[in-house]
Amino acid sequence: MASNEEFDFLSDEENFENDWKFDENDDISTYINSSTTPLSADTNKEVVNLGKAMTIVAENNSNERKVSRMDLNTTKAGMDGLDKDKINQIILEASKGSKFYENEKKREKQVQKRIEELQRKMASFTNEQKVKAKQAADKIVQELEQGRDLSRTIVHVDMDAYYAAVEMRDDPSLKSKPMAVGGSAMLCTSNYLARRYGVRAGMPGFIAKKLCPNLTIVRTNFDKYTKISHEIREVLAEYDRNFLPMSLDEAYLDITDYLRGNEGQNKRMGEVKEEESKDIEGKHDTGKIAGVKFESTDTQENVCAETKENDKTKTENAKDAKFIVRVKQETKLVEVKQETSKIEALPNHDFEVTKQVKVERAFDDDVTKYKQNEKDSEGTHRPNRTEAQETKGDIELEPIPLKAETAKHELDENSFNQQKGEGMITVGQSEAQGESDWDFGHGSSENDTSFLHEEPAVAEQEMFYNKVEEVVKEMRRKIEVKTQLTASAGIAPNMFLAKVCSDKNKPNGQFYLKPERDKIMDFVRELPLRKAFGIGRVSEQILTSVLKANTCSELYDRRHLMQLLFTPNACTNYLEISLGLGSTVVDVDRERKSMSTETTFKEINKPEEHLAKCHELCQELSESLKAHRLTARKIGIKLKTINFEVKTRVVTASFPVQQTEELFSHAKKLLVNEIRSSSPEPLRLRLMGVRAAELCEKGMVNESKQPTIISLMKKNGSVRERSISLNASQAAESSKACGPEQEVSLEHGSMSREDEVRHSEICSDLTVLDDHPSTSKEYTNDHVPSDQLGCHNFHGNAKTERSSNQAVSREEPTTFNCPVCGRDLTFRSGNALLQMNRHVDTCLSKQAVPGVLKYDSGQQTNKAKQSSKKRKRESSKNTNRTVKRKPMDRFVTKHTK
DNA sequence: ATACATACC
DNA sequence: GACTGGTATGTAT
Repeated sequence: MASNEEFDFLSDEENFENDWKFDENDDISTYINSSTTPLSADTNKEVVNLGKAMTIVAENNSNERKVSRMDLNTTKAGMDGLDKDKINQIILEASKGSKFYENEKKREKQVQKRIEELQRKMASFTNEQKVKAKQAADKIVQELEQGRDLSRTIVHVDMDAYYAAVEMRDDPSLKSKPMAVGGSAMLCTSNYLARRYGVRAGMPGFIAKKLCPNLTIVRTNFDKYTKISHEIREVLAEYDRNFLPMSLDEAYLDITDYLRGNEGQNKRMGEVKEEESKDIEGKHDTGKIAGVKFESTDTQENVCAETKENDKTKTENAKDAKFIVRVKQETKLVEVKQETSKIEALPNHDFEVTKQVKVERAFDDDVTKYKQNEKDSEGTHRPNRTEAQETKGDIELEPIPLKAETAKHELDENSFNQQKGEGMITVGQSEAQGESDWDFGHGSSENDTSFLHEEPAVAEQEMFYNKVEEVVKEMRRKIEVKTQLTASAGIAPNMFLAKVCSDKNKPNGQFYLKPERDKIMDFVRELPLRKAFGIGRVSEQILTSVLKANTCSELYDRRHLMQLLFTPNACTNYLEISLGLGSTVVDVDRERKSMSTETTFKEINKPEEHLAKCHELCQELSESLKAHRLTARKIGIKLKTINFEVKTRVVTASFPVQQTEELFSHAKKLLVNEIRSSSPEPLRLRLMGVRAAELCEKGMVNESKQPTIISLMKKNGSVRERSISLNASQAAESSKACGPEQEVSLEHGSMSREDEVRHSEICSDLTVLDDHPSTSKEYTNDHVPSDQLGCHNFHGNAKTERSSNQAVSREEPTTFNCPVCGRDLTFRSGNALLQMNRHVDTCLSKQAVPGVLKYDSGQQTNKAKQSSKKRKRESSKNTNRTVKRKPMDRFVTKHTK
């Protein structure tokens, strides 16, 4: 069991890691290699005893083998002794020749191409360019360094093998078996026994079975995980009521305030809840607007919830000139202190206050907290602060103080200039030198120790550190007592580091990276880049193969090259990573930007089935939109062919939509367009998705946006004309299509007069588009040869051979097979194509999908019924549809910026 | 602005 | 014999 422990410690939890193949946590004692030599092309012999796999190795040595995106990631310590290659071979065997694998190869080639381009580009740099680039990079580094904030204590809590742990807790017999949780298509997580076979989260079941034939697969029970997750969150909330859940088993907390005096906070919880629920408007004392944080220690959770509820308010108010405070340069935490009716830009600060903010309530705590901050960083951390700025009455914007490090910076440049003099600036150069200038600030006490407290404070600081550890231990213990499940935690001054730390002593452990720059730099020095948030397998590959950088320090050493190769955004991000910088703002109230549904299915290649599926998805999406009271101005579809090629298409609607039929009307056209484009081949899909973006709150649409739309439409002669040109049956048709959902769509019961007007305008508009696809720019297939538009329109069913436009426009009768109604139709006039398209479009709009099934065989109908039943089952099983999405509501990719 | 790619859980 | 789903964001065109 010793080996068990040894490897368990590495285990990453149920991330839905797409790249499980490369994960360093393939801690498979079963496949431990007696030799620690990493298997490479010339060590293939080691695989001989795997029999079948060996064949593949041999075979793949020629060219198959070079799918490096399928290679294992060997960057992490503790990997010695694992034969990841054996696992890889089995996986390779299982997927070899599959469409998935072929697609992976294709993508690999694309990445390879990108890499080659970058390499070429890099070879062309002159020394002069590099010198300049380095200066630019150093300037950014200086700015970043100045913004370094070590004042927060961020905790990342991560449950150990969460789903698997839950299942084992509830069925102890599973503890002794290799087990995974998930479906046959995809596993969510696995227990430690299974991991020893290489069975991991994100792995399809059939491959897992090959790796571990005895594997028990337990079906997911999200209800249970969700319920337990709530219990866990109750504990977390005691430490930070504004904590940020990332998923059911993972969350970030900012326990800074808790550490400063938890009694106060707990006491406040009750009071605030009552008060706050009454009036939302007046209590925006906390929130983050345009990069400025209005912070008040005591109402975080509630205000956060409100802000969420009021996302719209924020946006809207921006329009009304209510709160706009722009922080120049980059996002920094700015504290707004105390009640006031205005914000002023203070001289010599990086702020531009363009609008005024009104905060109606005063919180003494703000002041208290502020003073605490002040004390913490006295003389160093906030050097710009003056007494005058503390004056009550006006909100003060306090930038995170800049740490003066110019001298250091120049030193750095000098060392570079020396290199330049030798004309030796190349990739790998600094490696050759053996001396990295990465931790340029390291050891320079003038910078670093000044951050910390003076001598007398040392003991106090130790106490503080102990307290931090104890608090987090207590938190984990509470979780365990409550749920019988263990959690691991990482504690650090920012989210990036906290996340890495939580992995360090997993399972059931914690790691505290103390808020000292030296310690951070040491910690980060050998950190594999892949660990950094935002660096996935592709970026890693680029960084290793182009920049020859595997760790943060190596990345830092190549900063001049980065500067020349990558976009400013990417560079800044990479620099932050290499300096161990990350977001210090556990930011909960982010607006949702999109909402989508997608499903994978057995091949669908018939247009009517495509449309039926699309309609289903629109319905689902519509429900979600309604549940969140959102409407969308952008509607998109996502298609994945049976070859795993993904296509996305979007349209911008003329007005925000929410109803199934509205969504469908847009999605349908996008879809039909793709069906046409793929002709004469049928569109063979394995996945379809519908997405809504540019969301706005429903209420707003009716009140503010709607009149605009109507007036716009009224002004627009062509729209008007076409609307009018609808014949009676079409009009009836369209209002029928839109009709069924009217009531649901309106929050306050029956339609208002305005709504009715709008509604019929909508329907008309949509129908017009339906009926005249060639007059609507969005849906016209200008780029497609017109023979495709016509006969190819629907998988080459035209019975008359033609090869050009001219042929089509002749008087020859042309016969089409309509893919929707299935009838053969013959057109004689010159515009047979147009007629056919019209027919199909009309056919489609008539069907509005419930009707689609009428045209299908009984078999098809049953299938559709089954699938709808299945969906219902699933949604009743997962009563947590909204709950399931909730963590995602708060999903934050924030990484400073 | 749209499409595609990458990333995260 | 056949590799998820939801969301965000960056990059290229």
